Amino acid sequence: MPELPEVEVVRAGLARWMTGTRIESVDVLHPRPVRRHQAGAADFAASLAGTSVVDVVRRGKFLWCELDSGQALLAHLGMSGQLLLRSQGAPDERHLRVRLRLAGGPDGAADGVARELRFIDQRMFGGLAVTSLVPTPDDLPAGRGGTGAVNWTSAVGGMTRSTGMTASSSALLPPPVLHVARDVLDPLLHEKALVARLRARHTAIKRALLDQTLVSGIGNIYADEALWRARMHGERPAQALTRPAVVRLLGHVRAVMTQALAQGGTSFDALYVNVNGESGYFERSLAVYGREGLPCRACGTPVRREAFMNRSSFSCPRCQPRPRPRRDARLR
DNA sequence: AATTAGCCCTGATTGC
DNA sequence: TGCAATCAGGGCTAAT
Repeated sequence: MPELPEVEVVRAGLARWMTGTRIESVDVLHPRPVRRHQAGAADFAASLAGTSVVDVVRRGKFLWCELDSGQALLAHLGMSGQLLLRSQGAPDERHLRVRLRLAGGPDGAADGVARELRFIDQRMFGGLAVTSLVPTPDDLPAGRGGTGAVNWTSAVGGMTRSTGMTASSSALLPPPVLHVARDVLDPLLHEKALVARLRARHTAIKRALLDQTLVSGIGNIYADEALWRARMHGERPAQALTRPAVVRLLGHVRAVMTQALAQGGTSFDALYVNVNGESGYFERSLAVYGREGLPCRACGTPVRREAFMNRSSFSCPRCQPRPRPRRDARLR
């Protein structure tokens, strides 16, 4: 399941091989993955034909190609989405949904072989769309811009781009991404404000970590891994956590994602945009996720699995004790 | 306004 | 053997 590290690996691969290419033609093989493109599949294809990729940018789990038309090709991998660069004529993958035929390319790719960018998605929670790009003042929720706590120059940009980790001149986002907060690897993340917002939530800390409007890029896997490293149960009320505890937790989120990113960066095929969110190298490094009944890597206690929002949470019963039921603070 | 439940999807696996 | 239930889960929408 692609979370921040996996999406960043894809973004980097696309930036390397897509920048400077022209999209010649587009086949939409299944309507669902382009459902977010309001004008329909035909318009989706027509909007892309003839445009060239200027840059590839990411925010949280969204990524997009900036096009010379001024628009963006927005992508989300959902649960099972992949973006693969293939040679034209290579056999279609089983769940191939969208095909983009490419021409041209960066230096080093000019071997005369025509390529395609393929969107493959079994479950089709992900998708593609062509959108506008709109300026955004900062990463605060809509209507709360300009509080003075964050100045313009430090607030603008913050998407991960192929040219570096920050944007200087253009702080342009696709409208569907406007509500997405920065991630823990973003140098422009306002960490102090994030800690305050997390601690203000009337919910469990794991739910807060998964809320993309607070901090982006974290999914079920890395939430569980970071909580284990912090020796903290995900049901702990966010409000009851001390400031240092939240800072430590975010440090663990950052550390586990950095390690995963480093391992995901080992690509075996230069033209394969590695989207192995499910079978990446990092899987062997997981401490608790998917390891029900297996020994905790810290203390040996069998890993526990609990229901959580119609899915699962994995934790160590000993390292991460469940919080005691707490009387409502207002009643005391 | 903030928070939460339900829905969307398909294929592999499990249960009867 | 065959069919149905279960699970995977990010993001969006509706409900509270």
